[in-house]
This record gives sequence, structure tokens and C-alpha cells, in this order.
Amino acid sequence: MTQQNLAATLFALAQSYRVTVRNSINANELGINALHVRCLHIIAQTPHCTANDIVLQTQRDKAQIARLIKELLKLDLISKCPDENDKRCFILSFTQTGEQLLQKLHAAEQSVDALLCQGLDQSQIDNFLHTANTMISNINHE
Amino acid sequence: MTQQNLAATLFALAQSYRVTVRNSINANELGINALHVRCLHIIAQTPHCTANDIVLQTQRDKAQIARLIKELLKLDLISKCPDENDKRCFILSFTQTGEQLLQKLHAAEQSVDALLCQGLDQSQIDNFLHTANTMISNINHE
DNA sequence: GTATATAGTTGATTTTATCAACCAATGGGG
DNA sequence: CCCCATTGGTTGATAAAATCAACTATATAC
Repeated sequence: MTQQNLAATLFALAQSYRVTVRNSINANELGINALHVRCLHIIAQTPHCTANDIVLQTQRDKAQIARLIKELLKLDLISKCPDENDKRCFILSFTQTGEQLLQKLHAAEQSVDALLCQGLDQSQIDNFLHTANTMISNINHE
Repeated sequence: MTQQNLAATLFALAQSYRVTVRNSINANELGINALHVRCLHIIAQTPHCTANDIVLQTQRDKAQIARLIKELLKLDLISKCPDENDKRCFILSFTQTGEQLLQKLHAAEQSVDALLCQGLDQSQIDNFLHTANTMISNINHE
């Protein structure tokens, strides 16, 4: 296998991952897509997360993010409350329902991870992640 | 680093790759997007490539592929000629212009590959590809 | 206090993607 | 040979996703 296949390998893996996770939650029924899921993760990870944090992390248009947040609000997965210090901002956080979905999402992802790693030992996995991260820093610092 | 980061790592890498390749050809100016590029690769790889081959390999709607092919024809990157044996089919192939773009694309991808692999030795790369392929077969056979 | 930058919302538009109907050609079974 | 289900491809209509520009309100720098 040559370097030439690097891209194909990468994309195939990423795509399969997406599809599998998507299927394991009932994302379609919920009317939720990959970007919604990504937003939920960002909200979960980011302390005092605002719309703008999501814009910066996803590199999407802020109009798109605004509408996406509206949808998550309407689905009652998240709620927003005004920032005390800066009245322009709204802090995003999970509702009970959203929290539950997030747990489900984490579980789904972990079981996909476990599936992916079948037949691989820890050193291979570590090696893989280390190499991938080297590649990321190679590509971002140029 | 835990398994939990597998997905994030993968997606970050794939995304950076896409952006970098895209920038190195003048894809925007040409009015070409990632799916166009993927089609070109498929046409290049597939002997006697038809629209349906692209549909099968990309898993996209055939209407979308039909329109995409129309665009590539209008850009004079590919040409289609009727199949002798099956009059329903059109065989897709590259024009001179398309051939040139393909070369440019290959060059761009190779230089991205080289960039990605900086500071990694061949055994690490082999290991990476091997692990990735194990993951792909894990995920596809379930 | 005025000017400039930031956070967020909204309307209009473009780009992608999907669905359904359709035509022409193929191929198999009676 | 004819009927009919299947296949390859095209098109129109629509839905979903993404982008652009304008606008409000607040915050910050000078």
C-alpha cells in the first residue's frame, strides 16, 4: 500500500464512522444531522458556550449556526440564557432531554470505537492516534 | 489520549486534507467542488466508467451524478461516447484539459501526502495504513 | 461621546441533495 | 417472438444546507 492511498483510506474510514454513529442513534427520526451532533459536542465540551464559540470551532457561517441553534432549541435539546457580564451573549446549555441524547450519543460513539478497534491491541491504537496527530500538526502548521 | 478522541482525530485530519488539496488546485476558480474531484478520480480509476459506476461508488443519487457529469462535460474536462454493446450506456473519459487537471490533482495530492508524512518513518506510515484498513474492515463487516 | 468592533438575528439567494416520473434499451421466460 | 421486469440515464419539482448582506444591540477603545 502506497502513500497514494492515504486520502482514500482516511475518507473511507471517516465516512463509515459517520454512517455507523448516525444509525445507532435515531438521528434521522429526530430530524438531526451531523452538524447538529457536532454542535452538541461543542456545547458539551465548551464551558459557557456561546453561538460564536460554535462558529469559531466549526468555521461555518454564523447565520447557519444561528438557525441550527434555533432548531436545537425548538427540539428542546438545549436552552439559552443571557450572559450576566455581556448582554450580547447567550450561554448555551443542555436540557434534560438534551443531556439524555448526549449520553446516548456518547454510548453510540464508544461502541463504534470498540467495534473499530476489534483485533487491534492498545499499542497499535496508540500508534495510530500518535501518527494521526503528527499528521494534523504537520498540515496545520504549513 | 483515549479512544474517545478517535472520531475527532479522524475528522480533523480528513477535513484538513480536503481543504489543503482544494487550495492547491484552483478548484474554486474552476467552479469545481469535492464531489467533482471524487468523480474525476473514479473516472480515472474505472475502466469503461459509466455514470452508474459513479453512482455505485459514491452512493449518491443518480440525478445528482447526472447533473454533475453535465457540468464536467460543459467544463470540457470529460467527454462521453456511446457504448457499442449497450446503447443505454455512455462511457466517460478525459479530454486533454481534463487529463491536465487530473495530473495537477495528483501532484497536489502527492505533495499533501508528503507534507502529512513529515517526521514519520515508513514503518509508522505502514502501521497507520494497516490499522486504518483493519478499522474499515471491522466497520464494514458488521 | 463618538467611532469601531463584536454577538446575534433575519431575509434573500445560491448551492447541494433528494424524490418521483419518465424514456429507451436490455434480457429472461413463456 | 412478445411481454414484462430491470437497468442506465435524463429531467422537473422540491427540500435541505450553505452563503451573503443588512441590521440591531451591546461593548470597548480612543
